[in-house]
Amino acid sequence: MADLPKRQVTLDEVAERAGVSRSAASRVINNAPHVSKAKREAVQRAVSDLGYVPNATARALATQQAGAVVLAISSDNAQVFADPFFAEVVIGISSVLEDTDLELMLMMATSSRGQTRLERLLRTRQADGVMLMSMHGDDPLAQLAEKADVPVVFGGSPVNFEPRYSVDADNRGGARLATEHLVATGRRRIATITGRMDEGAGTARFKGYQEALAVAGLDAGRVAHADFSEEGGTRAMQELLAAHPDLDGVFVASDQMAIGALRVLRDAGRSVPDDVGLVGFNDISTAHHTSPPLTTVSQPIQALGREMARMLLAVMSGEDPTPLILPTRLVRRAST
Amino acid sequence: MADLPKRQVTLDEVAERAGVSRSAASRVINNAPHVSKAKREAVQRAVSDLGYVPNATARALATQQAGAVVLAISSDNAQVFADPFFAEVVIGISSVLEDTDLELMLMMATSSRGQTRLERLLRTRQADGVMLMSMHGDDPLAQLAEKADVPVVFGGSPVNFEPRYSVDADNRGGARLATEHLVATGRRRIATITGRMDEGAGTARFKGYQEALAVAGLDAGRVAHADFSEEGGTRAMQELLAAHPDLDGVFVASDQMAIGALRVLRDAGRSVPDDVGLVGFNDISTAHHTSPPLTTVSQPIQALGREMARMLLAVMSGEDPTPLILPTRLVRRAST
DNA sequence: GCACGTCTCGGGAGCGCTTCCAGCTCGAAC
DNA sequence: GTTCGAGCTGGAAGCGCTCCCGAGACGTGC
Repeated sequence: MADLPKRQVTLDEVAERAGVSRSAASRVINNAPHVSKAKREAVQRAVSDLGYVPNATARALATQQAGAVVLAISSDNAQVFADPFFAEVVIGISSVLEDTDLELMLMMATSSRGQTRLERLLRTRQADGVMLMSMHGDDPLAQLAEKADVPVVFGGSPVNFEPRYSVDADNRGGARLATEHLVATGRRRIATITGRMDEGAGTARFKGYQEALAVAGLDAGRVAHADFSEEGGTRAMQELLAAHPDLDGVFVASDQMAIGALRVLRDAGRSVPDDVGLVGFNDISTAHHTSPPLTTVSQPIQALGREMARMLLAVMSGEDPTPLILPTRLVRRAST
Repeated sequence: MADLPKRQVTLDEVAERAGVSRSAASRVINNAPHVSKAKREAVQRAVSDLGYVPNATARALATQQAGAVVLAISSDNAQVFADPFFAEVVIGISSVLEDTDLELMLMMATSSRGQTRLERLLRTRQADGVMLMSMHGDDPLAQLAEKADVPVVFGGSPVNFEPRYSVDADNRGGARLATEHLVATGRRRIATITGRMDEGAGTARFKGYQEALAVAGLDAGRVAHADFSEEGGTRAMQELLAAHPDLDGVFVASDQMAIGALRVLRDAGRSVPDDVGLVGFNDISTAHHTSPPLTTVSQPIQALGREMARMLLAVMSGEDPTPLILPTRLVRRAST
């Protein structure tokens, strides 16, 4: 491994050593035409002799392109990161950015300062594009980003706001799958525990539940709202049991909530899956280890990141891709 | 929320509107002295009238400071990200970076291209500092980073290589705690399943196990090596049972492995905790939900990120902090 | 042999900011 | 009233790169 020279080698030095002008050197660095073969080779030799590496900052200033994109995550809800979710998204993104010259900047916008920072970033074009995972439609970041003249793609659709570019998992379809599965295993009095209804995933999963029951001609009135968390699931299951003691199946909009619900059912002496069938959502790793292991809906998280990045690149290069919805699938385990 | 103007407002425009020179304007932007009160106020007014935001790229070029730090994660081992580990570290880092003007860049260096990218980043000073979570001592990134003239702090010490600046969890102490606990609950034939021995966490936890048994005057010869994964734990537990059927306690160097081990013990008809006490490490969320729930060692992951960032800032501002070791603690559940 | 097109080449003007420096002003001290 | 020093002030020189443009070099077709 070559030592890192203290002082930066500049393009001028390369040009001088190669006996050409700076313009010419620049052209060969950027693979631009209009350079004779001889000079091109001379420059290339100088580059490797000197160990020249272009200064990205200077280039950014001259081209008005940052050479970086940002992943902004805005949530007051730490549960978004539950399980390897966040890491997987990032891995997906990185894998496609790896083939480009773009760096990835990260912005956790939990506080209101996050908004200021993102705004600054966008206004000064420190980033050429934004991937935004924002759960609330009223999130100022969402509005802000759409307004900026920088490409923005959304991961997971916010509620009450239709972003131009987005990739999302098929929450609705997944919920339908889950509910249909409950129906198929003979349940007839099927309840649901919803997630936060101010998040796209929350409303979409609820819709899927309703649709499936409508198709089956069953009552979709056994509903308790919660917040995706385990405690929320616990509380909601208690409500449900009190209000609808006859229920024989529950579609729960997250595995965390399902874990809470499972405990409540057990404590209430209901056997899962014999008395009550239970389906979760997300397929977090814990879902394997509950007793009984949880039937759940799995979404392709790494692919989500990958497709967000791909879509962003497309938009950045002038294309106009259509929103993408990634398939979810049912993972059948012992809770149904 | 103010609209984002298409074209960037420059310092010259601010200066002109305020009726001062660009130098003066720059001084007030940077809170530098030698500006009269009148002019200072005029500039401030112009700034807010125009909605001026300094261009970070230009500033970076002029000052030779990037205004960004990078978190580089290098691992061929996706399990590093298991559970919210990664997200928590990032949250910790973000929380301290939030009070600075530094941006966070992310670099997942799984491939060898990662090395090239990091090298480029460092050579062109696109980053003013590096936080490196690298698990292998022979990781070229580690060497590379230490050699660069950019501050580097390590998260989690690599094996066979003593970084100058690092923050790590007290793996050894935690392992000692876990093993002592096994002793305290009456176990006498205590085995261990180690993690990867080419990672600092692997060797440190093994050492802690040995120390505790040495102090207790017990035999530390019941050892099986694995790789932190659930499958590895399964295999290792089988080996252990075959070689030392008399064991009555196992310290397992990760919860994932402990989950595998738990299953093997159950299948072998050994009751946990009655026949065999089991302690894991990491306190992943699943550890609550195994049966029985897993006694384990918890480490302060968010604090790890926070302290890495703090230490980096310290080094960047010329200080010379000493390596930091964060305490771990035993979380007692039903498996012991 | 000449006019014309094509390609190569280097000069130079930025990109938006910081910072050095020389020149000023102005008040205090004598 | 003079001398000094301390604080202001703006001009100008960069930071390292890109890219436009005009000047040459060279070849082609007639």
